[in-house]
Amino acid sequence: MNETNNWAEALRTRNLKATTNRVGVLQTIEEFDKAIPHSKIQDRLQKVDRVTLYRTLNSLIESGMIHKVSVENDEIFYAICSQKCTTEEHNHQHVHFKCTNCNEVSCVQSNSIETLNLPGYKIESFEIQAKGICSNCS
Amino acid sequence: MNETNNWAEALRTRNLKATTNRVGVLQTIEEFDKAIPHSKIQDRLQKVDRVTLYRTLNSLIESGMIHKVSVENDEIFYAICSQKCTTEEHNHQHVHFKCTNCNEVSCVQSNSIETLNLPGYKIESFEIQAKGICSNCS
DNA sequence: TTTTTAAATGCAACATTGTTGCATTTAATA
DNA sequence: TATTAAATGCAACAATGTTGCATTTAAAAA
Repeated sequence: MNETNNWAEALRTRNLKATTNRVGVLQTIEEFDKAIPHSKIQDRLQKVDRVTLYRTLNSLIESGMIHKVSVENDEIFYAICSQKCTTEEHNHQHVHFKCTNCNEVSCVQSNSIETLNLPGYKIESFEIQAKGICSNCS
Repeated sequence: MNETNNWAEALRTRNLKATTNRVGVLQTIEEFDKAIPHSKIQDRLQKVDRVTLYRTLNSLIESGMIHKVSVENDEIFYAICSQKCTTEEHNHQHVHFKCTNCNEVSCVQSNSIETLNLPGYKIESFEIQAKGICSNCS
């Protein structure tokens, strides 16, 4: 989230040029309050070249400004990073939830996520993907 | 797991014809004790048509004999269902773990998985994907 | 403000992954 | 052994993602 909506500033902070495309992509993702599918970003930014969109999304992920959300084998979704993610590490403490009714995908904060423990395994990161009925639909 | 390795019988039980291709796919997945990437199944069964492999994998998933394992945006992996999965429902109580050292993906049983709870959301199923160092590599 | 320059972009071409239709083959049943 | 519905293989297509390269643009220097 970026209260002042000054994505240009946020981009420069991370040593990325504040181009029209990048700001447009960030605004598009932000406006959609759920996680937004790749195709929907492209639909809303038809002037942006397909290849450029791929490269833009990758650089924003790399810089820790957005993250991918994949649930099942669906299309890939994207969401703004609400935590302090960096180039070095994305660190999300939320569940990626897909509603089987409205098909929307969202990042849901959970205070019940504690660390995962698998004897013999050294866990660096983990992610929870859930399916069910979202609060809007139930 | 199928002790007698009689996959033909298991297929007929589920009203699937016990074809050479299907038995071959099941054996290939079983032999690889980790989850096996799609491309590796194809490599080992070069005589099987590409399209047939896709359709075979789908029917085996549909029948509850195997399940997909996807971690991050990698290639899709497959594993034999060790639980009593059915056409109606796959029901796995394990973590999908990807080792960042050897890149192998495995299904790891965990007794620490309890139900996930998100206030306002009705959770039908959830899956945990973890990354780190596996027991072999550490 | 203008010039410089490295990063970002757009385009064409390619690569990979997954799907559909249809004629042929095969496993299971009669 | 004959029958038949399911499974297969092939060709063609569709969707998704990548690479190389010439052009444009944002940011910094002059």
